[in-house]
Amino acid sequence: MNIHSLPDKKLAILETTLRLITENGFHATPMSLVAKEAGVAAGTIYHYFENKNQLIGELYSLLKQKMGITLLQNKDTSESYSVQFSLFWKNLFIYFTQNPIEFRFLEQYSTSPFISSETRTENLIYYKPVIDFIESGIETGHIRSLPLDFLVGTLFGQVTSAAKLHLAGTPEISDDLLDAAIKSSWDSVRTESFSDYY
Amino acid sequence: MNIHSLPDKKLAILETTLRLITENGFHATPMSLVAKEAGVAAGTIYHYFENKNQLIGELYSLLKQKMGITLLQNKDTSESYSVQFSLFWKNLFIYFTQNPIEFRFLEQYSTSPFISSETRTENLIYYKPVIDFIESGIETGHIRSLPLDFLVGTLFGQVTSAAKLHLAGTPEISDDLLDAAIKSSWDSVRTESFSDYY
Amino acid sequence: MNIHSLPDKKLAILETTLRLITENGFHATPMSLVAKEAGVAAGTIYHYFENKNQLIGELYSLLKQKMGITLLQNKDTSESYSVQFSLFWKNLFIYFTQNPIEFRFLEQYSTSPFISSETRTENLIYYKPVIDFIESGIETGHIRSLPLDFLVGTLFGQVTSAAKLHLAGTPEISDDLLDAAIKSSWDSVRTESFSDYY
Amino acid sequence: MNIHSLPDKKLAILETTLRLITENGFHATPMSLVAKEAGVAAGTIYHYFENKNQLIGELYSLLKQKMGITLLQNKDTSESYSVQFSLFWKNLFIYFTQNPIEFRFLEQYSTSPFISSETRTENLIYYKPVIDFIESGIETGHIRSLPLDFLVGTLFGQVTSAAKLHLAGTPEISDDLLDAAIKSSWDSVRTESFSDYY
DNA sequence: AATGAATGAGAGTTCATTCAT
DNA sequence: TATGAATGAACTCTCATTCAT
Repeated sequence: MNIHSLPDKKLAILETTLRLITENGFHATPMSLVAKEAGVAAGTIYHYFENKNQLIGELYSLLKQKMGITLLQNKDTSESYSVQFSLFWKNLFIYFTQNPIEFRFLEQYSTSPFISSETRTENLIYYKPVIDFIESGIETGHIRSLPLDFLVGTLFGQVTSAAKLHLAGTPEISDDLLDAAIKSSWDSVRTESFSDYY
Repeated sequence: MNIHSLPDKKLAILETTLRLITENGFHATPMSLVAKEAGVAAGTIYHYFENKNQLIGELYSLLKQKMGITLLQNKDTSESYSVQFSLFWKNLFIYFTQNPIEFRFLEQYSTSPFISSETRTENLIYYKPVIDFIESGIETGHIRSLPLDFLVGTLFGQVTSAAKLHLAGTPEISDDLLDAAIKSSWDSVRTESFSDYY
Repeated sequence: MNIHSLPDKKLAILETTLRLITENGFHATPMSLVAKEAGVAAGTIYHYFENKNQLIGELYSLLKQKMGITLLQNKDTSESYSVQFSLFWKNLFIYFTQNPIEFRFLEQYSTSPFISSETRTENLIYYKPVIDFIESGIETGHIRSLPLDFLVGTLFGQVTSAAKLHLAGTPEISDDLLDAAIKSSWDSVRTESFSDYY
Repeated sequence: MNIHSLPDKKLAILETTLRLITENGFHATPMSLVAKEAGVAAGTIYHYFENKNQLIGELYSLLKQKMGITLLQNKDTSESYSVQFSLFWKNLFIYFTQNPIEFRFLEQYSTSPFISSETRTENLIYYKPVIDFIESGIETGHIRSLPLDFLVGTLFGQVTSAAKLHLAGTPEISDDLLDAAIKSSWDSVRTESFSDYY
């Protein structure tokens, strides 16, 4: 059930839904329009998806999965903690900025009642390595002892803000600015002991 | 056009809409239900609002305005920069945690296509004093020289994360934890020179 | 109940209704719009008229009455039959072309189910003199012995066609053309005996 | 796009609309009633027609087309001018009297703002042969040199008046009376030279 | 006489979904 | 697997009318 093993039509439906829903919103995106723009019959959508909610849910899962995979790219546990932190940060930034539509979709639907809490929970597995990384950081004294959800929310908000800036930008964010943003983020979670570490 | 000068029925409609939409989402909240639960006739809604979108838009504006006012409560420019920073942070936290339904509504609709960019822009005025505060902080060397949007987004994300934790909580956030969260936030935006300042 | 003894507001309502209904049609002319454009409150309309249908009906009657009066202007029974015929014809033509909005209204509503057959019948009295004139013409041998309704319909259609031409016109109808139209009309109803009479 | 190539349901919708609208008028004929009496679901109407106005417009076009075809039945250019004139006249009379509902519909909607001027213009092609016939009549000296629109309007009014008489009638119009009506019509448009021609 | 906020039945229309092909 | 005509419940919104003031 990953994105590469999908039948063509199913993929076309998912991609069209992503685009239309991000542009117009959920309820301004009728299934008939999805069908038309995806080049399939209305009924075909119902071969692949139970109903509209499940279509959105599956799209959400797929993107979360893709985001999780991108997040872990080039992971190298032999690197120092802060270098690994920086890599994860950049990976997320890259996913957001290189997939702006997916980014906007996830922004919109992460807090929406369309996504059931089950769906939300199921997709947490893709982020386990990063969660573990933060937890181990607390144990090893790199990261402040704050609730995980707060740390994750904080970091996510920072990457999101930087990504928005980049996407809004003319000009886009420079490498220096990106480094400053990562440092800002790191400073908000690192312990005193690691002030000069980065 | 502020919340205290509204006719009773208009206020009832707005409050009911806020509650229902946050619970069920925009398109699972028919106007007929809003009317029923607000205790007015369906047509009455259209006496006060052009259509459903404009109703949501006005609700959004009203809440943004209210949030802006809460944000500035007890503002005291004679205090040190970091104390003022802390006050704004807490004010926002208080608004979020004491108005959980409004908080959830704003979370959902701040990134949604239901809110036009005009509406979004119009409501920025309520935040001008805080924006000015951050800008002056950059000038006086308290705050890092990073793009305003990034700083604002970062801070907003942190307060939001803390508020969510508090609202999800059993137990709610302790005063110590709140202080730690504010410190985390401050550390991400303050300059090196003010490391010991807080 | 003639047009000169009406209270100002009632007259304003009637005139506004005439204009709006002719421009937009019956069901694209809400009472609220009539009220607004007439400069009165919605409720005021219901002081003067029982309901929308009765308002249209009264408007129709008033115009039919006005048309009937114009039709008989300068009536002179001492003139020859054909000269009298010509006068009636021109009077109707003048009413249509000098009151184009009323003309269009009457055209639209003369065949519409909005006007009850009672209303239609009631207003026939204003045309009695002309009907009598035609009937007497049949008796005296000026007019062919054809059913009255046919004769009236025929003549009405001819004046209507001429009026439309005039109103559509650049250029408007010349006096010569008008005379030719009247002659055409006369030729369709006069008897053989009066071929050279006109 | 002619009446014989329509899907069954579309035809049922058109026929039902014709009947209901002629009986009750446009705005006393809800789409739900059309659906019910046509034996289709409400949504099905919108599969075939964009909206109510377009449904009326298409109905109007179809009937104008049908009327145009009936008008030209048995056309025989080898006949004398006045015989051809008489044929057209009778054809129109037959269409009106044999299709009384269509006749009433066309009467009501020909002058109504529901029908756009584009729709009106588009359907003129079906009458071109008759228009040409009248124009050639002017050239050959059979018909008076009067504006085409006036001639057409005049003739149309006469056939309409005769048809109404027939439909109202008990008794219906006799053949003699019909001939007299046609003669009346002919006398209003023919030149002096053809007085004895008919 | 005049107002206009309020009503609520009912209008036109949409759209997720089905099912015979 | 794929189609798309057909469904009909449910939606947003309108508007003739009322009535307390």
